[in-house]
Amino acid sequence: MSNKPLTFTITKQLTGTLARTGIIKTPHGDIKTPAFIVGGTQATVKTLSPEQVTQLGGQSILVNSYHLMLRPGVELIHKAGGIHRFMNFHGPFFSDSGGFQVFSLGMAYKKGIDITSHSKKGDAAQAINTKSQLTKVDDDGVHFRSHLDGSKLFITPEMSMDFQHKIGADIHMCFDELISPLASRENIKKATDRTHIWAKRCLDRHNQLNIQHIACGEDVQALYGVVQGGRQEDLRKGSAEYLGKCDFDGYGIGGVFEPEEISSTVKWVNDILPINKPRHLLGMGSQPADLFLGVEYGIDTFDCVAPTRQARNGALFTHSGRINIKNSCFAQDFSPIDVECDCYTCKNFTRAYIRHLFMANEILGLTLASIHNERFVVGTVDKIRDSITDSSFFEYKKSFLEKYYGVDRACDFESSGQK
RNA sequence: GCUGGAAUCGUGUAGUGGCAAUCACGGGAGACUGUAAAUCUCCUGCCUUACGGCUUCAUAGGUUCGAGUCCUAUUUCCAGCA
Repeated sequence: MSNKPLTFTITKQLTGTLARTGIIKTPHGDIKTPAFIVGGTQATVKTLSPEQVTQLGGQSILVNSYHLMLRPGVELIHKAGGIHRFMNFHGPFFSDSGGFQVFSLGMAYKKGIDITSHSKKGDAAQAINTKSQLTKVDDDGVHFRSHLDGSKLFITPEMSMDFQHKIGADIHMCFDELISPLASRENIKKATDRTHIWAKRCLDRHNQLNIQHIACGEDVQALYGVVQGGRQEDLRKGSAEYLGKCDFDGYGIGGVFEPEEISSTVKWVNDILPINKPRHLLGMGSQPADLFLGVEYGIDTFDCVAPTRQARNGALFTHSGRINIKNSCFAQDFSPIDVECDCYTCKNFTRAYIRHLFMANEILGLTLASIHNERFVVGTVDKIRDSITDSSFFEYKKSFLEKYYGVDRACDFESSGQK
C-alpha cells in the first residue's frame, strides 16, 4: 500500500524547449516519460491481450469511466478487485472521466457530423449550434442518454470521481466539459469556467475518497486537473493559471487540435503549469507530428485511440507514411508492413498476408495490424525519449518527419528551437 | 427424348406493357486524434476533366404508339419423367 499517489521525477530537461524526460511513479509501477498511454476504453485494448500490450512496449493503459459505468458497472469492477485484476494488466492505469463523452455523444455526433475530424469545415460549425442528441450540460452535471439503451443518466463531477475510484485506476482525470473550438467565445468561456468549478468539486471528492482508502489500508489514487479554453489564448492561459494553483498530481490538456496548433495552444499552457508535475495531452497521437510537437512543448504522456482504430480499418503506419493495407497494390507485396519496425507483426508477416486477412475479414488481421500500429506509436515516443536523453531530439524529429510527411509538409512542424 | 420452369451489372437479385438497372455481395479508393467505430463516406456498363452523351435485360424474329415484361423459334441452364 502507498499513501503517495504519484511522484514525478524529471531526469532531463532539453535546453531551450519544454521537452523533458522523467519517471512517473505509481503504486502499480513506473512510467518512463515521455510515454504513449495505450487506449483501453472498455477495459480492453481492442483485439490485444495484456501480454501483447506489454510486449509491444505499452507501459500503461487508459480506461474510460463513462463506458465502464454503463457496462459492466463500476461496482462489478470493484468487486473483481479493481481494474488491474479485472483486466489482468498490472501496470499503471489512467482513467478518463467521461468528460469527452459530453462532447462525443453530444454535438459532435449530431446528424453524423464528426467535428473532431472536420473542425475546420463550415457545416460542422452549424452542427454545434444545434441541440445535442445524447447529452445536455448544466452547472450541476451532465444529463446523458445511454448510447447503449437510451436510458436517462445524470453524471456529476462527484459521481465521476466515485466511478473512477471504484474502477481503481492509478491516475484519474477531472470531469470536464469539452466544447468544440468552433463554438462561440462566450460558450467556450462558459465551458471553461464550468470545468474549473467542476475541477474543485472533483478534487474535494477525490481527497475524501483517498482518506477512505488510507483508512482501509488501500492504495491512494492520483488526480489530474484538465485544462480547457479552446483556441483562445487568454482562456487557455487563464485555465492553466487557475488549475495550476490547485493541488493536483498532474494535468491533462483537453480540447480538439490540429497538429499545427500544438506549438501554440500546448505551449501557452505548459509555460504556466507547474514544471514539476506531469502533463498529459488528452486524446492526441494519431500521427507522428502530434508526438514530436507535444513532447517539444512539454507533454509527458499522450493517449489516443487512433493507432488501434486505424489499424482495425486497415490504415497502417510506416516510417515513410501511412498506407492502407487493403489497397490492391499490396496483394503480392511480400515485404513487412514497415522494414524499420521491430514489432511481432513486421518480424513475422508480410503485407500480402495481412491484406489477405483484411479482405477475407479474418480477425487475426485486426490483431496483427493493431500490434503494429500501437508499437509504431509507442516505439516512436520511446525513441523521442531516448533522443532527449542524448540531446539528439531535433535531429531525430527532422529526419523522422521529413521521411514520414515529405520535406515540404515536415516544414509545417518546425519550431523556433529547430530553425 | 418428353413435360415444366428459368436467362437482367463480376455474382445473387428487384423490376410483370410506359425514361431498365433496386437491394445485397464482390471489387476500387478515401477518412478516422480523452473509441456509440472490425466503422463511416465515395466510386463500381462504356465514353467524357466536367456538363453530358452512348449502350445494354441469352439470340433472332413478331405483336404494340411503346417490350426486360406479351407471342414464336433457337440456344443454354434447372427440375421432374423416360
